Amino acid sequence: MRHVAERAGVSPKTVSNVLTGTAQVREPTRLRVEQAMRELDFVPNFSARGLRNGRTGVIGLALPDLGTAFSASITHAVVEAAHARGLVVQVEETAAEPAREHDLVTRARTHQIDGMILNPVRLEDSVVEHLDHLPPIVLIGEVEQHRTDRVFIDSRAAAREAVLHLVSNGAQRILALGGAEAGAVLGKATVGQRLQGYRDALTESGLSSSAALELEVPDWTIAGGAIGMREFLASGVEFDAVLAFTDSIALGALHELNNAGIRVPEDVLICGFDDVEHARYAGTPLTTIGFDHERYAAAALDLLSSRMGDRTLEPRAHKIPHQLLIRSSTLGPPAGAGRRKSQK
Amino acid sequence: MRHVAERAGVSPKTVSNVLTGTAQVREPTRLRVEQAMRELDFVPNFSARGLRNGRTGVIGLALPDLGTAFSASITHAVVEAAHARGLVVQVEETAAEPAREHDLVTRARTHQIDGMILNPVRLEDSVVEHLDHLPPIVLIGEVEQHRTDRVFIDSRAAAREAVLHLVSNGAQRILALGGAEAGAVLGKATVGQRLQGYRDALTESGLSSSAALELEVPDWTIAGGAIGMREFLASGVEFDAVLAFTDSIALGALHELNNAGIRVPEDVLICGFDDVEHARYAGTPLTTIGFDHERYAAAALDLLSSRMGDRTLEPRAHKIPHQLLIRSSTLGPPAGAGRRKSQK
DNA sequence: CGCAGTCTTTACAACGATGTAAAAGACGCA
DNA sequence: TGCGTCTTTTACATCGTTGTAAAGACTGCG
Repeated sequence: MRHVAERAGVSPKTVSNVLTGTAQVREPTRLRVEQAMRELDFVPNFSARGLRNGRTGVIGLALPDLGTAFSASITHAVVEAAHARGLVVQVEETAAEPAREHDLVTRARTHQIDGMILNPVRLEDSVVEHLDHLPPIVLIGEVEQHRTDRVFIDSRAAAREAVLHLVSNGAQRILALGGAEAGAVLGKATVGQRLQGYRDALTESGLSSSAALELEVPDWTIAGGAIGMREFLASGVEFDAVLAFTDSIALGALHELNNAGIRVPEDVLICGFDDVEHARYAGTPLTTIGFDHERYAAAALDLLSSRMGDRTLEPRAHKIPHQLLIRSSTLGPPAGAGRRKSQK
Repeated sequence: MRHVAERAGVSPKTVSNVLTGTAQVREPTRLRVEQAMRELDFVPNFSARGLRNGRTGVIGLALPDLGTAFSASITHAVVEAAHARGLVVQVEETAAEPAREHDLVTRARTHQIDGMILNPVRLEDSVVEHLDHLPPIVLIGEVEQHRTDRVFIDSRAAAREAVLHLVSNGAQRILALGGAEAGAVLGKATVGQRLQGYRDALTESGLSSSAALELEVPDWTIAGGAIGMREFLASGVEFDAVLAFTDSIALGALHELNNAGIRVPEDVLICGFDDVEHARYAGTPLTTIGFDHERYAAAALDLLSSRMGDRTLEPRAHKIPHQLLIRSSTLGPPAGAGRRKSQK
């Protein structure tokens, strides 16, 4: 910057002023400086700027697994929204090892992140507890807590709607595929919310819930969904519909059902969550809970930016509307599969 | 850091030494310092460190479209590999607007990126020309040039193998779906390579190539593939196989074929590229060109790290082996579709 | 006990930018 | 022209680290 200043015959501070618009700079001076910057192909050093004024222009985006379709969609949306606001995005992955949670907290501070968008799966507590030492955080996803800003869809209501839809199309024994919270209190995380909504709807429909119809999967990927479904089929439990907790899980399940010769939707209905691009184009297009990913990302960034401006704001919660997108995979009534069928 | 130093009764430089291991520090001193760091919950400021020694520990990853399945897989792999090397990843997206290319070059410098992994689609020239002013770059993908390090698969050979496979399973009129390079010289980018390999195989098999069987798609997404396929079907041109240039395109095409009542593989064979998770789990599991994404990412990071260590190295090229993964979608021989069928 | 040689620790300056406060310049009006 | 006022530009210090070089502490040996 010194060089630019010399070339333009001004002080470094004036160059800085031109750059940041902090102070008035007279037209001719400004032109000289801009000319000099162009000639020297000058770009400011953000490390130095960050050091001086504590802002780096970088935000973090932490997701459990960057490889999933949902992550890709969200990453895309966040990066776009961030660019629109002059910010740059650093990505982190949290699910691989539990130790990452703590890493994350540390890294967030060392790497001079101005703020962070976090999709916690098991992360809730450890983060919230360090909140004072962390940059501003916006949680995305259905974490029930009131100490940070958050953006979410009403997963419980959505799961309920989905299940009511399955029931109204003739399903009676619906598998919840994606997580059973063995004995734990429901309600805090995504899994809990969706499971709650699932149970709400069963109760409401006069159907009984059963632990045998709530199944965990190894991870929220297509492969994970397939494995979960395979295990469930091996158990022989009777069922006629599946509520998968993400589209990826649903697609894995769909594949496994096909493999087993069980037809969707003739034998079994299936419904997913998130409306990733793939869901619409699946072999059997997938009924799913959809919401506007761009809007989701934009809301997260708005909350984050405003909090970066003023850390004393009260925590806010922004609910994004969702809707049930009905496609071929739930055109019931289903004939059913599992023990009953084989016993017939 | 000063506070830590005071608390431990040493100079700031000693704290720094403990942190970086630059100089020997005696055991008792080191323990006192570490104790103090713990008590004060100290983390070093990377902006300052970056300012001082020009290294930020951040690398950039620039992909055309972060929303695709392939991007997700690569992002995942790169982030994992980067963490293993103590680096953090900043993501950029280049395809949205052409202007992004230039932005990217600028941002790479302002945001103090130590290095960059770049998957260029149209980006080749503008980047290479600024090479001296940029941080180290590793190109991923099949860009033919010899001024930067690169990691790639032999797309031309792979496309050739795929087409030979299609031919050996009975295909005669194979659609290349993903890009036609209208009049331009082939060979530089991914599209060119794959198209070349496609033509190589046709020639080798004694089949004629035809512009009517080389079709561009709006973008390399599932929706893009679907649109491309729909247009092609509307043209009525006879065909019995599809070589899609990515799995996403293939999945879109597959969907559109199903919609049109054309069966895969009974009527038309289809083969993709990249082996994303989804390909294996598609309605009709997709034959595709697969390669090890982890290895791909690791190779890119190895090249990048070594060049960050020594910018004078000769440009290197690292080829990752690929293999044709044969699944249901190419179990020929196909009956064919298009004009011939409808004219019958 | 003293000294060379080695190992630890320190003081200082610098990386590049910007906030603060003061200096210099421009302008209007008497 | 001269004075006060407002605008533009400048000097200086500082953000948190670390390289350099020099000072200080320790070791072993004669």
